[in-house]
Amino acid sequence: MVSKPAPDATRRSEKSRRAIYAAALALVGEVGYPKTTVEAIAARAGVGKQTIYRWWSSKADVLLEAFLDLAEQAARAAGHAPDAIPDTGDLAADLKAVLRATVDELVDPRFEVPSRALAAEGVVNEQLGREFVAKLLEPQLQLYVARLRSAQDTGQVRADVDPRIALELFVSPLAQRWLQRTGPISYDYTDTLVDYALYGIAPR
Amino acid sequence: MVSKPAPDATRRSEKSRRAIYAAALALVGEVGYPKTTVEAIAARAGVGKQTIYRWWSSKADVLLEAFLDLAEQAARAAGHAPDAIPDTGDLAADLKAVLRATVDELVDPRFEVPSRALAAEGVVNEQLGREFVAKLLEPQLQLYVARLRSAQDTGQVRADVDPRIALELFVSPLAQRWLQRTGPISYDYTDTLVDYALYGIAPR
Amino acid sequence: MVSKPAPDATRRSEKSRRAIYAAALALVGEVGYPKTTVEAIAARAGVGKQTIYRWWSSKADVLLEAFLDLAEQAARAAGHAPDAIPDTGDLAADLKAVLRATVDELVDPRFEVPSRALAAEGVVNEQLGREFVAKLLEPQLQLYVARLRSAQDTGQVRADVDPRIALELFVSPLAQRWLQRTGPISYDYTDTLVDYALYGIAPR
Amino acid sequence: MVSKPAPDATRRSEKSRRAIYAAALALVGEVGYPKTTVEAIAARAGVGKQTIYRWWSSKADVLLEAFLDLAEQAARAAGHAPDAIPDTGDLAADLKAVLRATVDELVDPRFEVPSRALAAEGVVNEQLGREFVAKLLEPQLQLYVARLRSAQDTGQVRADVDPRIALELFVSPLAQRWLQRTGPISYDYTDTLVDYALYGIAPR
DNA sequence: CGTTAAGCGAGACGGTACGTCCTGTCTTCTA
DNA sequence: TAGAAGACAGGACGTACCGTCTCGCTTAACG
Repeated sequence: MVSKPAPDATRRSEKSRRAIYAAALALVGEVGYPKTTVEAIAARAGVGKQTIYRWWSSKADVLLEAFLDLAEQAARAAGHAPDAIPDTGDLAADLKAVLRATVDELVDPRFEVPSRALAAEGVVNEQLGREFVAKLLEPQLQLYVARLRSAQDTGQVRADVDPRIALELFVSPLAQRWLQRTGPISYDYTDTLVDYALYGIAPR
Repeated sequence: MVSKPAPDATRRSEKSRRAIYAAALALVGEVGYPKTTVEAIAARAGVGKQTIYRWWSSKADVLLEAFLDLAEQAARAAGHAPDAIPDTGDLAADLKAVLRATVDELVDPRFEVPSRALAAEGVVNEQLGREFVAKLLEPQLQLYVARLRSAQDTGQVRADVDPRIALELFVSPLAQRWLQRTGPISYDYTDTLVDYALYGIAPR
Repeated sequence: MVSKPAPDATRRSEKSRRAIYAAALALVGEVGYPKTTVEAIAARAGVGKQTIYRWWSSKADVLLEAFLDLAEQAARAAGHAPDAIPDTGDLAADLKAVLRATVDELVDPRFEVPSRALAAEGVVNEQLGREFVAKLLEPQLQLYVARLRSAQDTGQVRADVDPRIALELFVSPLAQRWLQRTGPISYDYTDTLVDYALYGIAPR
Repeated sequence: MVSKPAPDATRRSEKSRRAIYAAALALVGEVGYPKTTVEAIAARAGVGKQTIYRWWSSKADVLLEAFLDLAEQAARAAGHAPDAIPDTGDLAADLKAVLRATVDELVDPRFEVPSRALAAEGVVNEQLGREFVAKLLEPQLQLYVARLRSAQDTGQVRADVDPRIALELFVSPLAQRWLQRTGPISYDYTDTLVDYALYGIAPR
């Protein structure tokens, strides 16, 4: 089987790449993911369609990279230490603070529309879903893992607890409410999640 | 504003409706949601396209109703008491049992493809998403609320706990792992979730 | 082979028939023949579609009968002696007078649109074309045959001339200019046709 | 007013154009004009529908150009001197010969179906009708004008006769009999027309 | 320093599906 | 039991995009 020769990445047009990212994010924000078409991205970016198909395999792929790029830029802008979880020694307070910041971000429309679009596509498109998780979600979750490990060292979390599972007690409920709109999102809500997760719902 | 005259529902063809449901579910199972087209549903159901557009507004809408119908039939077949949560007095055991059953269901391809498709569409399409939650998800969640209330009566759960939030501690993590493939799903995993949720991750 | 039982014409609704004729003529006049649909005729006439399909075989058929009815009414209104050709003894004058009247009629939009539509359909649809000719065109032409026969009796036309062919010398050019727009139509033009036809174009 | 940008004609696919002409003519011949659909032409030509709509505005338009192309090819095949009218000095004989050839052509089904279809469409669709006349009919008629002018020079036709009108005396009757089926077509018939037209129907 | 081979903007192409419209049949309810 | 109403299977319409494919044009890197 003959595969088409891979394009020469060294000659790739940086200008086009940036224009495509910008056009893709703008269009998804304006008309939504399903109505965003490759043709429209190309037209808006002032780019031939082939230039898109040469470097990406699909609309979802373009958007994923555009979003990764956006996240990276935002991180860089925030001073190179992106979303590290504070470690004041008070686990409950630290988690509540981070979750409140996450609530704010989830509501920011600059991020909401494209990330919702990517999440939706990832639900149905396994390959993209896995990439989305690996490149965006999991790195974030690992920050919680690190913070929980630190808490285990100070005795605030039991040593036999699996941090990768434990973090889902407060992260997943928030994620589901946002993704599936199963309920409202607020500081109170995330604070409550942290309390329940730390101390359980059974009588102490 | 002029709206097209609503069709007369009393004259609707029951046979066509059933054929459309069957065709839609079959196609989504076979080729996936994005490649399922209204045209193909109509052809497979032996129905004119207009008959679909007369009663539904979109492919997603057809599939939602088809899936609701499927769930209802399944419930009826299961003897009119669909997915009630057992109440043996042992909350932890009851929850673990139900979650293990849920794990089995989530892996059953008969349900997996269409519900994944609907969930994905619901993420991006608010109107459909809300209907999906209201008609399918929330009723299920209310069963947990009821079981947790009963546990509060017997003192197995603290009285000041909000059951609607509490249930998310073990339901949402499972949901997210399934939807977004953020991790593997197993009986061990759900058992662990229940333990963590009941007793917290902090030292007791 | 079983044919569907012919409907009972005695119970036919006169009111519906008239309403259908009126609606068909009005629509053809307003939106043209190709955009006139059976559905629109039925809606405009306040009639079920089946009532049209019960009594006519096609849109063309409806329009043909509607037009015949219109012509008949017009004739009746004109005093029962519709379009007889005058016989003053002066053949040239008589023909010129009739052709001038025909010119006026061809330009009257009340007749123009539907008759143009019927003529067009007749070109392509042999069955309808023959009916159109037999019921509308040929009766008119026979009036010319009669007048030319009378002229043969008075010696104004040679006895060896075939009147059915002779009339085409002045009728067909006018018909073609109107139908196919191969040239302008005027009194001068028809007068000239009569002169050429009577005396030929060769030197006398 | 915004108009869609005109397509770039220099990049047009010659192969597709030819295939579309062939498919259109074949289909019209096989199933008749009304049952010929753009979809079927595209399928038969192995072409996307858009390729048809990009270059033509309607089915009628396609067929008109296909027919013009056919006529042109036929003319070229016939040795570049297509349908010139002979000039032997004997006007009557020349006209009879040409009309006999026309009779043969009108009966040839290769030409009959498409030209009948075009003529019909032209009756009802003014824009197309005018183009049909200008590009196909009138050029043919001008050949008669030329021949009649030559006859005026030799004194076989009176100098005061308008040749453009005179030719209709024998051409239009034939056209009408063919188009509207108002009568049979034969060599005898066309011979008679020429005689009547030249010498008139009045006694000499 | 001209050649050459890639990437590029542009957009025509063969296709697929869209959502609308109409056909001619069939069914239900009304007068 | 004819007729008004309109749902139905079917199928064409004209549009929008898909992903592929040429076109010239620009722009490096190489010979």
